[in-house]
Amino acid sequence: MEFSDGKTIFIQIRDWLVDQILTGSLSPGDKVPSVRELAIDLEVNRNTVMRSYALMEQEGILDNKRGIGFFVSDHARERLIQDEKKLFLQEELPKLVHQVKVLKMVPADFKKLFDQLNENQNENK
Amino acid sequence: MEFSDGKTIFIQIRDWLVDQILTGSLSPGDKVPSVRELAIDLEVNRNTVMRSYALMEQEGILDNKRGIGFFVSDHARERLIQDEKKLFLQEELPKLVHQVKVLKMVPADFKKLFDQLNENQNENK
DNA sequence: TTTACTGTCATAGTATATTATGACACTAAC
DNA sequence: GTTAGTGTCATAATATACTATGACAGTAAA
Repeated sequence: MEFSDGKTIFIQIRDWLVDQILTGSLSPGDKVPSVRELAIDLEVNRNTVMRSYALMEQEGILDNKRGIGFFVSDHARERLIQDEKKLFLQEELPKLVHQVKVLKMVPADFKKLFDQLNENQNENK
Repeated sequence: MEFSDGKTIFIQIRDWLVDQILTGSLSPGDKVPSVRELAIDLEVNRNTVMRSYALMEQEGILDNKRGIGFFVSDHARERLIQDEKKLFLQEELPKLVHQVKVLKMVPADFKKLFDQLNENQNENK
């Protein structure tokens, strides 16, 4: 995993794990890497990983069993889809609409997005 | 103007001015507020505003006349539309497509976006 | 009980963004 | 030339994210 600027590292780690839960790489009940193990793996400090895990525990997507480790909570996926979708529609979409307008973008610029939207719709039929 | 976390202040100031250029609140040749004036207005330090202006000068969207002030460069708008659009299509759109997929969003979620896209297309006819 | 994992906490050090402030140089207008 | 605006630079102080490291406590298995 590579880190970019613009977002703090512990948030990027959180987002990276969230993505794994949403895509199914991590399933409810799965144990996530130990704080020390992941820190070594990502070449960051233990405390930084700890901060990511503490945040995710507070968000209700990780459960903590002291002395054993952190685990993906039972309803992590549903909760994430609900919360992240709400966040997207309320925070990101308005900015996106504005950007589309001032940059004078047209449907052709969004072909990939359309294809993906149609796939999602067909899957739910 | 209010500052949010996640991005540094001097970048947020830059983005705020860029938006004013793109929407037409600021036009090529216009003088932007002096470093000291804007600092007081936004309740930040002179050096922070200076950093935003220096960045925008480097991006070629502000011209600097020592002793006089900073001015919106002649081709700021075209340059911004080109650069920001490229950045959007290469960096943001791929993330957006991925998010749309994992959050299982459908066309209805994007109604506002569609309306805006169609408006843009009609304006260019 | 010992061992080897786990999380947790505290302390100190580093890097960076931001602030606070003063001093200096350029430009225009009086 | 003086004045009042402009940008520019340097210094020191603060806040926060991150690092480095050690010590302690809970858990499970040998």
